[in-house]
Amino acid sequence: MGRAPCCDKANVKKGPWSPEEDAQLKEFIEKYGTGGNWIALPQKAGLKRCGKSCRLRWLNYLRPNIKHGEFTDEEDRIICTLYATIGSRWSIIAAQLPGRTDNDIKNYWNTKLKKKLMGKFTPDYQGKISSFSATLSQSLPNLSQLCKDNLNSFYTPTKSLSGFESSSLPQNFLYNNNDIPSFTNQCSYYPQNQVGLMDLKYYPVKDQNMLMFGGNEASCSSSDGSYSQISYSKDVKPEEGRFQGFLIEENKKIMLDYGKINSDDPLNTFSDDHEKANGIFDNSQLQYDLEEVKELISTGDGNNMFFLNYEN
DNA sequence: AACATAGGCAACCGCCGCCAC
DNA sequence: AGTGGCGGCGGTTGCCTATGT
Repeated sequence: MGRAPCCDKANVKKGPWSPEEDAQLKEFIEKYGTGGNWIALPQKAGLKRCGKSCRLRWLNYLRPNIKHGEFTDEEDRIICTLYATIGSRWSIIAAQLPGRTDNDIKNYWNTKLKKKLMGKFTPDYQGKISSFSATLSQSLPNLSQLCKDNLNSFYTPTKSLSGFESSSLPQNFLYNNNDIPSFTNQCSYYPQNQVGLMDLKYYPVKDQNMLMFGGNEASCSSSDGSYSQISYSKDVKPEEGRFQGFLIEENKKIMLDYGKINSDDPLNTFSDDHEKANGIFDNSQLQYDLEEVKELISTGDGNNMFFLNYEN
């Protein structure tokens, strides 16, 4: 037997709210509050609406200090950064933007902001990025399963990798270590705007509150022969506006670095000069790192390609 | 002017987690 | 400890308006 509906569907009004209904709901809540029970509220307020509908109407439209209208550049930046960090957790994103509702932000993202960002790429890059994201997204089920199966066998650093301090991994951690589960995936990359293939080998690293994936054996065009793979830290603050990433070097040390892009190699996550990252976003009003944008335009299923929170 | 298509947004649906019983 | 109800959330739908043909 299925669960009982929250209200009598046959006797509740659906569709847009009339000004009269708005006034009725507003007056009731201002007078008596919600009483912590939305299901019972409509009857008390004399409304022929479902409790959930009342709740939504109040939260998204009627409650005080709701901000409607254009989003500012600063709000854009916050939304993009948070989306890239935590995905489509609209309520959390909304909590960072006073007066904005999760529904508003979700609509804004889906209808405008995503396109605004996409417009910053040439069609050629858009295609490449889409296919890059798609390839990586295919890895997700494997990565997720890998994590579930091997939660206890990840390498755990003695100190947090979140932050900007360098942290050394044991010699041979990344190579010839059969105890560490790994997952290899071949995916496209675009050195110097050419399409190529590389094998990415992912090693989950257990940090305080998340798993981060470092990699090696990535074909790399940097002159110092370093290997590179982006990983993300939950500690990146929105105002920093960019991600941290792993730079895994030949000497098997791991250090945290910014994931930056190179002007002539927009999909190579690390340039020879790690301090310069103007790239194709140069002079644009919105400054986003490529890795952020890859997240932003990824499938939109809420999964971040290399980000897996295991707190629960 | 009429119709088709796209865009924007409010609202609904259904799932999930929490909590009271 | 198990169960059911509710609130919260993200995804999706569908209506209205704007724009294009």
